[in-house]
Amino acid sequence: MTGTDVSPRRAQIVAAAREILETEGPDALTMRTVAGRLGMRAPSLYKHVVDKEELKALLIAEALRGMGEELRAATADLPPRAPRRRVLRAIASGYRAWALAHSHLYRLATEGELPRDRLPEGLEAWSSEPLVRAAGSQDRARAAWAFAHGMTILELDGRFPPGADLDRAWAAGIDALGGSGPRS
Amino acid sequence: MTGTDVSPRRAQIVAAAREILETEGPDALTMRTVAGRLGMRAPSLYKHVVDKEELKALLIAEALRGMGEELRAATADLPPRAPRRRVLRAIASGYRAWALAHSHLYRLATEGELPRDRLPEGLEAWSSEPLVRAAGSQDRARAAWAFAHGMTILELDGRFPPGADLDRAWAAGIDALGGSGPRS
DNA sequence: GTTGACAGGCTAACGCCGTTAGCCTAGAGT
DNA sequence: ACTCTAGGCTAACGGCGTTAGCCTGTCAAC
Repeated sequence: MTGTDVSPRRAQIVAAAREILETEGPDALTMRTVAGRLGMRAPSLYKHVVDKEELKALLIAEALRGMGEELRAATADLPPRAPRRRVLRAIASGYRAWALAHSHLYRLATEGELPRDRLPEGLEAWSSEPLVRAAGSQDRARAAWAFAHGMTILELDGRFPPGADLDRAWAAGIDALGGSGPRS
Repeated sequence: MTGTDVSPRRAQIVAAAREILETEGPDALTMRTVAGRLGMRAPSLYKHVVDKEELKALLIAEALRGMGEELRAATADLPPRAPRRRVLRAIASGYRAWALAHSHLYRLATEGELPRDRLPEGLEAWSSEPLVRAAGSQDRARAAWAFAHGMTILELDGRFPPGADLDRAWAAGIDALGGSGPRS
């Protein structure tokens, strides 16, 4: 009833959709191609999924889980009281790496409004928790998030000049945002 | 031959498209609705515009011009040697204000890849020039741009929590990024 | 003054999309 | 044995961008 995954057919559908999206891009993600990959016809999908928006919401949930895991992995082997700047650097590089490795999924999960009512409760917060903890204050967390997302999406969309050294732009932003937090 | 505007009919089409996009959103922007607003049928548009992508490129050009003007206006009445932080604050507030006032146009112009070959030469650079000049270094300019775009698009997409005080998040980012530039 | 080109409208239609209606069949439950 | 249902199917709808092909009014050239 709620958006959980239990049915195996549903899981197959999500897996097929994810593979199509990741390898062929969003234009290729149609109900017909997803069905085709499973050897069936588009209308049959509607026995398992209420509409395409739900399918996308399931993919967004996968993306949020993936990002959350990546950010945790990136900070896992840091010393417990590592300086903020170092934590932020680790998080930023995990964030960027995941996004570049799953660009279509990243775009799907970050552009447009989030279908929050179709996402597992708490997932969104869980996914961004490492960044929020590292930032030092709520305002800084939001600023850091905006910076990271901005850098990432502009890179994915090819907005920076061809030869731009993005590592340095990342470093400039992180060093600025990581400087000696105020309170909290 | 090149994407210039001279024909009056073209200008009408762009104006109609802009009005539809700004008032009814991207889903309403179809070749049929644009034509309808001018009392004609969709196929006739193709006598004036090569395809919908070109029409979108013309709207993106309008957006870039609008943003460029806004950023210049925002910094126009600043003292000539104002401190960087102050200039950045002015630019940020102009940037955000324009985006909120023209949200659909802003989204169109910033998401996905830029159709650079269909844009007037130099417009992209002209549009972002005020920010680049204010940032102090190329890396900081890119970081600041990413931050501003991130804040803006996340706000437009309703990604921040409902009651979030975004003024403070903006301030946190600007203060961090505007702090005592290194070289250049 | 006739003619011919052409700019700029039109209708019909194509192939794609998401989606609905309605049918059929295999297998499980009683 | 009978029934119910899960899960497939085809046909079709309306909307999208777009193309082909037609027609008419204007206007320059002879």
